[in-house]
Amino acid sequence: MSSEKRLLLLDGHSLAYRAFFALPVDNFSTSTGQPTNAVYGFTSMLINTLRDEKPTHVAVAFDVSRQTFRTEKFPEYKATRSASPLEFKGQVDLLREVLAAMGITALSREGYEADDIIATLATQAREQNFDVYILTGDRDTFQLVDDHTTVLYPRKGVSDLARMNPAAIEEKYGLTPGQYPDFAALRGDPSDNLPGIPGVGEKTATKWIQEFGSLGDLIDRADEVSGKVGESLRANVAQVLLNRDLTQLIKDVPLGVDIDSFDIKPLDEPRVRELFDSLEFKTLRDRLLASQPTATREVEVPAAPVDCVVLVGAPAIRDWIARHATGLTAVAFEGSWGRGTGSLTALGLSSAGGALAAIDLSVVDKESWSALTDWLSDDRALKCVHDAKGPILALRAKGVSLRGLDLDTALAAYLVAPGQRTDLEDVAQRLLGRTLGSATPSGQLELGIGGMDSAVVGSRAQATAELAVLLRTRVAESSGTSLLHDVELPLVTVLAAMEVRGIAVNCMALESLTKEFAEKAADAQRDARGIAGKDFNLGSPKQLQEILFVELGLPKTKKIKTGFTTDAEALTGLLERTGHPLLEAILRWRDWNRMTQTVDGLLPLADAHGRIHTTFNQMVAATGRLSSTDPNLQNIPIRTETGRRIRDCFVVGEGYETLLTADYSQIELRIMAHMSQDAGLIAAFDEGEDLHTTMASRVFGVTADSVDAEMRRRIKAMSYGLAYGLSAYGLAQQLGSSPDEARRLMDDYFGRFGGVRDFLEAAVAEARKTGYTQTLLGRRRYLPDLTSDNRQRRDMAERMALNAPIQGSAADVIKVAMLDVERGIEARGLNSRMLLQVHDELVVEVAAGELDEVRDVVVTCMEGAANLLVPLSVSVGVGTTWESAGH
DNA sequence: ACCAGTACGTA
DNA sequence: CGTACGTACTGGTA
Repeated sequence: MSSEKRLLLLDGHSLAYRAFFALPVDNFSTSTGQPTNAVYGFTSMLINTLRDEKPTHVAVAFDVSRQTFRTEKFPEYKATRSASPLEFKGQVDLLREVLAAMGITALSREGYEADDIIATLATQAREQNFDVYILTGDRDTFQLVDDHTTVLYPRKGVSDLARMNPAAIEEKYGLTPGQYPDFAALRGDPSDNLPGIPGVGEKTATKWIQEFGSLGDLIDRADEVSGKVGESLRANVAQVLLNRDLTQLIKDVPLGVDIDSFDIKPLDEPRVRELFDSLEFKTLRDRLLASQPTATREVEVPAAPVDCVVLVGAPAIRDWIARHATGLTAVAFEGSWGRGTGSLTALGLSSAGGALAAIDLSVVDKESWSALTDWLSDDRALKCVHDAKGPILALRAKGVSLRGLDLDTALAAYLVAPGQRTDLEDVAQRLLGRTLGSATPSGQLELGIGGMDSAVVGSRAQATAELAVLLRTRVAESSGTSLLHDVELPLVTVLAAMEVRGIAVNCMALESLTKEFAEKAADAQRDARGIAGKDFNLGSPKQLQEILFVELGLPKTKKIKTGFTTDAEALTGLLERTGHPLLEAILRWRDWNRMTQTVDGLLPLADAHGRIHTTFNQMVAATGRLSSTDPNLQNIPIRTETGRRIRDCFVVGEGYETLLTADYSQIELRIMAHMSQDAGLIAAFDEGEDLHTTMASRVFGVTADSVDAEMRRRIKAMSYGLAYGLSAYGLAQQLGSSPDEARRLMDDYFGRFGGVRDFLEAAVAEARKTGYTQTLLGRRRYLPDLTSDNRQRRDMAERMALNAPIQGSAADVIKVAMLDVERGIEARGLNSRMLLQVHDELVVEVAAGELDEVRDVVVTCMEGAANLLVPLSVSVGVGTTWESAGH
């Protein structure tokens, strides 16, 4: 029968140190480069133990310094331990922060080790009838074990704990816990730099203690031990006694604490969230919050923000708006959206003056709806919304336009900290230190069930209003006001419109492709299984490795975490070398299977009109690019013939004449020319002939006529590689040449275009100084890793630093172009419309008779989107399918 | 149900 | 040992 009072004691240093070596630091570091493996491992063990042992009280002991009474008695004590790595030391403070946030006492005393503190507390706790659990990586504590004291000792890694009770010690060492220090003294301890007895190991030490009962008796009767080991024992009695002295734990360290004060307290949830989020411990955070009661759970969702009124009926709505919605009003929309449409269930309003209101839209009458939408579509009534695109889609589905959108706090948060999450919960937590209630508690999404929670809706609107004030300042401080208001904010509406439009697909053609591709994939699968002589899963790299490298004994490919890679590049190389037919079948299966997947992913997403509506994400890419999801229409195949057949299924829609694609030629190189001001590169663009040929002729010192295809290819690879921060090795890989040769090419290249190298180096240097990179329009990307101690992380950050201004500026340019194209089409009253953006390309659906004018608008807007030292060049294609409109 | 790892499509 | 994304799948753990 276990006691009601259960005390858990942990040894902070020994556990953290163990975790530090058990968990690879590469996998456990924050995006800012702070190593967290030791904190993570310790915290994980702590949380698991809290869950498994359910202690009522808990405390953690730490060492203070190396200097203890033990080093006074024996200066060599632990002297061979190398200084703990820098990456570890910094984590101890983080660990203390974690404990503080969890309300757990951390103890340390000058002159004593954590073990002594634990021994003292364990002794006191036993006197007070606690059951004691000691979690430590130090075996000296085994001496404390008794019927009510258990040591939890990590066997390996951080998840497997051995429960050391008297029986377990007996089983493992054949000794009682009380005998353990005697045994340890005889054995010595290399990690503590305590020498043992030459010729005596664990076996002999155990035998002696068992035979003589204790170390004292053994030494008294040392004469009885015969042979070489007996001599050895007698010669080392002094050292053994010293060992014994040092191993003995002190049980009366003056602590002056009351064990009752170690009782487990409810978690301070906001504090835990903030700290764990900053450490990027998402799963650990959730595991902790799920397993431990929190103090703030109750107030997390305010019962009702004091004065949040629920508006029912048109008069109430009109009245509130007239009274309160006079300045910037924050609107929190609740509902769901995606694929170019959406629906609303409720909304919250927070006026500049602080008044709160909520409206339930699941039961709204016509009059109320128009009272509300009159205001929503009034462009003089200024609104602030957190992530407005979804609500815009939902309103659009009801024929309402959202106007007067003055600020989107999600966009603002993105510009201030790209790469961080931007959902309202996260931003409010980060910037306001506030935990919001979930907007959609599980089970509340079922159709027809209203159940608006005015408290939730009101507090979300309130948080948005507060964020608006704060983020305006933050954006201004980072010089992002113009980027936000002139580019990103108006782009929201444009993207929403593009999502609503969607792009038409030829469903019949897609259907026949999926059939054909699936058959080809099945053929390849049959071939592969036939050659392998068994049924295996071709999609499993694990099984494939087994067959290729073990069963068939093919040459090993490049090493990866799980063995050897089976990627297409490696398998192609293997096929060339060995000619093994299985490789051919696998590669063929991969190709057809992938194409099948692509088509199968598209088909179910076509709406009743055969149009597919993607979702453009404006706030995920750290460089400022857009991304596309559900489906991703920015990675539709184009490179292979089969891929182009898929592209051919994207067609002009009914009522329109043709598709038009317009893409920037070499936009990233042009931006490099502009930003670097390299005279040679600028001149090469002004030449107007084929760029890569011109550049090759400069680098190789020959006339353009004498540039052969290989020379052009090398220069092209070099140019594009530059923007990614490529190395001589990488370039060699790409070109299939030697690193020496690649190095020479780079030297020749920079000999001609030295300004480019200077610019790239300056970009990194500047970012190291300021902490961020900047694009043409002042978009920032923060790269704290530039000053990391870890070379791999630092190199990575450097490549990001030179790529971000280039990729990001290109994103700036096309975003401006999109705004201009949309406005240009609108201003001319044209019916044509922009459908897609693919980073450097726009796809437009052209209405009958508008082709020439639309082409002109698109080219003019794209070329005029930025005024660079080199012209922006746009090439246009026209056709009834995306494929035929391409070039 | 979730996560890491692998593979692969685009710019 | 070259940047930025999203998706599908496997196979392990919860």
